[in-house]
Amino acid sequence: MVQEAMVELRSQGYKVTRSRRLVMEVLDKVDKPLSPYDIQRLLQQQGESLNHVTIYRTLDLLCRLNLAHHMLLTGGFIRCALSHQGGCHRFMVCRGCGSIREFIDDALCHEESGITRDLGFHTEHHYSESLGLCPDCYRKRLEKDSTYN
Amino acid sequence: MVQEAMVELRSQGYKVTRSRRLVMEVLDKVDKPLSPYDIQRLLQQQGESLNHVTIYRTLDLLCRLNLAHHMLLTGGFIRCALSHQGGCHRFMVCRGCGSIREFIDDALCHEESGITRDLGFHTEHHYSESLGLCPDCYRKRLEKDSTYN
DNA sequence: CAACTAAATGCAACAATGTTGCATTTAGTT
DNA sequence: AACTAAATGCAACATTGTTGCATTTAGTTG
Repeated sequence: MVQEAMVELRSQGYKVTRSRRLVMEVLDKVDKPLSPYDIQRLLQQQGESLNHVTIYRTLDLLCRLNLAHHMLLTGGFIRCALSHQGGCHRFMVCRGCGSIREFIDDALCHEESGITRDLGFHTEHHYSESLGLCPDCYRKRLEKDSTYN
Repeated sequence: MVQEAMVELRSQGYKVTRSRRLVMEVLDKVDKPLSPYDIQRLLQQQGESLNHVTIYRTLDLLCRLNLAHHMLLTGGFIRCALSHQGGCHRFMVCRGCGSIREFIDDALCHEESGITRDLGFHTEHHYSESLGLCPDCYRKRLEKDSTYN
């Protein structure tokens, strides 16, 4: 994933630098939304040091190139996992472990566009976050319930 | 709207204060998401002064009572226009004028839950923002196009 | 209506997050 | 190896958000 991102960077005329590789590696390793300062702290823990300004500018660039996303419910950044049609972003956010999973559903986009169109609104993009429990956290929750209830 | 909100405050055991009325009046007047500091600046322009800490605490309370919402695409707060089933929030955000309109659609929630369930995820709430053009801005856009193209 | 009290507010001080301009360094090229 | 535009680091600053505590106030009671 990181390597592909670096190739994309170069093909768009941007330089492949230590900072960009490091930020992308962190996003790739952690499947939860990370703030710029989160990323700085994680890098420091592994002995790497990056100026926060650089991290901000790197994340801006990665988002412009659709290599990262800016999540809204949490405010953090994640790596982009899917390519998008028409800029429609849908995410599942686990309230147990904070992990994110991205999905695409054309039929759903179509239906939502239809509803807003009926209200006189001309929709261009959808952004949706579903909050709930991922399979792991749901299973843990069930086990816990069966133990203590 | 403001009066109803004040009644709700009192019925929940909270005091009706100048700060809470002022914040609610601003949210009611402006149909765009406002940050706490936006609200402070608007109030200052009309000769009213509120400490930013008070505004933060007031917005927290209004959101807890579902009298206001915290928007994600813009990060600002708006007044709550609809009562909600199961905490599902859907908004249309106009990229022309920034105005917000809230809507509810049970069928859509049901469909989105089904899709995430098929992916192993147990959805509890949906949060969705549709970005596009409101009727006014769409009409203006058409007029502009017909004039200059 | 005056006194009372818990709740709400303001203030100060601070912490965290973002932003900008400019000097220095570096990736990719010649 | 030298060159250059791009990228980074640094410093300084601006904005946003948080906490503890003293003061004020809304709503209640006598």
